[in-house]
Amino acid sequence: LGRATGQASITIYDVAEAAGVSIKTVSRVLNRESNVRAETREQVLAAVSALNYRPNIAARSLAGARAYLIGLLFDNPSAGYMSDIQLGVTARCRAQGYHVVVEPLDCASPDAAAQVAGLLDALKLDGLILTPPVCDHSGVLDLLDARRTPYVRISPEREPARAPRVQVDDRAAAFQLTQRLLELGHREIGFIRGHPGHGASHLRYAGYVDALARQGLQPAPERVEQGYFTFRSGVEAAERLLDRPGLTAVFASNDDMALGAMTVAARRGLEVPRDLSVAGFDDTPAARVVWPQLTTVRQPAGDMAAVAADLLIARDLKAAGGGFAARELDFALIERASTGPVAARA
Amino acid sequence: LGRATGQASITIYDVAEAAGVSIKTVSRVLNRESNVRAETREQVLAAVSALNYRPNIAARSLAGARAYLIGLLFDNPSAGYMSDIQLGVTARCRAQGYHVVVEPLDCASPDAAAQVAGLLDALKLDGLILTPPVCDHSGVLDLLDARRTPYVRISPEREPARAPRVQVDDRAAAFQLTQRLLELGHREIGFIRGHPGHGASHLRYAGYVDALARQGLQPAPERVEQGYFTFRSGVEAAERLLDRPGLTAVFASNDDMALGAMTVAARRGLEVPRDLSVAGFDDTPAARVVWPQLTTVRQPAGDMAAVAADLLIARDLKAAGGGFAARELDFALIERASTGPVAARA
DNA sequence: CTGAAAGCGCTTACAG
DNA sequence: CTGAAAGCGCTTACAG
Repeated sequence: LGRATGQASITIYDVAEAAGVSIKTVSRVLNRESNVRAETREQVLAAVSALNYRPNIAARSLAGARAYLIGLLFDNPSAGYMSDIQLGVTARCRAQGYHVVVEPLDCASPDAAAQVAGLLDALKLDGLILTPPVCDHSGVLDLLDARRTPYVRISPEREPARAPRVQVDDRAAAFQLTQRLLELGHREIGFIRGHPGHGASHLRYAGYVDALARQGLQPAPERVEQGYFTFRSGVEAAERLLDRPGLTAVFASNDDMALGAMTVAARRGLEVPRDLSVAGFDDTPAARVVWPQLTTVRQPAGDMAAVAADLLIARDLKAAGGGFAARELDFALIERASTGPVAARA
Repeated sequence: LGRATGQASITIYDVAEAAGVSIKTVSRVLNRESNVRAETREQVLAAVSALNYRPNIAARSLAGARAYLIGLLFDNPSAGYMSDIQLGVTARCRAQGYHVVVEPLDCASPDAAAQVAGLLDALKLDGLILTPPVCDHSGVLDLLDARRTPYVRISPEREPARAPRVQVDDRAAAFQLTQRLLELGHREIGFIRGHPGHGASHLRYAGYVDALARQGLQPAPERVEQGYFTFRSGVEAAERLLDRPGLTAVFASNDDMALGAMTVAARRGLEVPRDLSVAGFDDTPAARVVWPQLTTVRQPAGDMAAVAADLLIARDLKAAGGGFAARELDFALIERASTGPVAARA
């Protein structure tokens, strides 16, 4: 019951009375409007902190243009990824007096967009943050555009220029990781693709191809298998890759699939990285849990989420030169024990 | 901007006009109050669905006793566990027209309670759900009690009778898992304790002791090591356990530590489960990611969270016989490949 | 630079 | 069984 029970909660009227001004002046100070005498401002601020006043969000939402509430939409989260995202969003929101409403969504459901509509009808939000794969759900995007609801997409794959976004250069990251494997002497590098039409699957594959090309190599069809970002699909793709001789490394488009590949290697009596190097993408917590620990790419998920929140709060959704705001953050290659030189093979 | 922009949002006045009644009557129908003629109710409901009306939560929160908002407090979540919890809470809330505000908390921070106070001041909530270890943070509990804010604790360890709670019988679960190891012929079963004074550490240890006692055994000091629920602490505890000869099984108080134990076994050339059986607790996603897959105990985290939401929404916080509401859900023993008969050893 | 009035969209308490 | 009035705690226009 929050402020309803217990001590009567203090309102803007209490602050106004304590400061000897009208509620409008208190409101001005709180919202950092101009045209308040410095002295008046001080009095109000003193009263605010003396009374430990905190504006009621519901009242603000009802009366004004801001709701102090940000929605976070996600589906089928890699738990570790979503945890990072949430921490990033909430930390930034807290600093700005905002709060976060989470809404899991089933992208496969025919009424995913209707669910979002229900959310928007019930709750005024200052904006939404969409994580993969929700950020590529055209029904949801259409709805948000139609309602002119501000939103920021994190790591969108399709139509990136359609709306504000925060991302990492997936292609460059996959390029660098592949290049590192090449430096280690690997030439027969298997690749497990991510879910087609979701996530950064195509970009990561393109980065792999780029790196091979730079070495004068072409991706051999028998070295590339389709996966779906799940552990199981990684197992299955790795089985197919390892059925063919000569493979010395596997680069999976995410960690879960890389862990699947490590499992297959173990089953077949292959020691990682002596007999097979394995690399992933995402740096999920599980990457450090397996043995040997997984070489991977870290996306700054929390930072990306914080930047998305910033854009929404600042209403900074347009780019300077036209189009939508776009922010690109740095990734990091995390080289652990699951990769090694090909020369070390028996 | 939600309803602020785009088409002017429809309000209770629109519905009242369409149904030919007053807004008070619409409100009655929406809130399932009594004293509405069946025919009138039908008219209102027809207007509601024709207009696709959804009551504004901010207005309801401001005017009434309910906020249609539930807060979820957590700290240092095992990502997989928190993901299950969130899915459980949000699914139930959505069905009831509620929404979920998430607030990560740093329990170690001196102003954890102040952060919660800030949340309560800004946002009217119908109640809070506290997950471990927040559910055992006395400063936060004191604050909530002082403000008479409804809350439900999930798997509390300390002072369980202090407030409403939802839990699993940790002691019985640890008992059953230990008993299963005994059935497999193990007699030298190492135990890695959980973080002292947090989680269900003591209950799980008690279950282990119970099962040994029933077999006429006592826990040997050299078979019990302290851990802290982290992967690393599991590694360290397992190193100490395996330095002593004769061990045939390790039961870790959670999965992360069990994975640490498996890592140590791998390093030492011990094959699981042939040379060493390993069991965990929680059934985190990582339990299925390792090879061999981990035997563990599944807590129905999502169900527990859903039940907690139910209690809050129904305001069903008192037990029939006095005291607070308490719900105990069933756990499940998940026997996978990381445990096996001791007889199979070389 | 400051304030009085109106209103956001509901529910509450009170009449009838 | 139904409704008119007041009010929740703010912000928005508008005056001065």
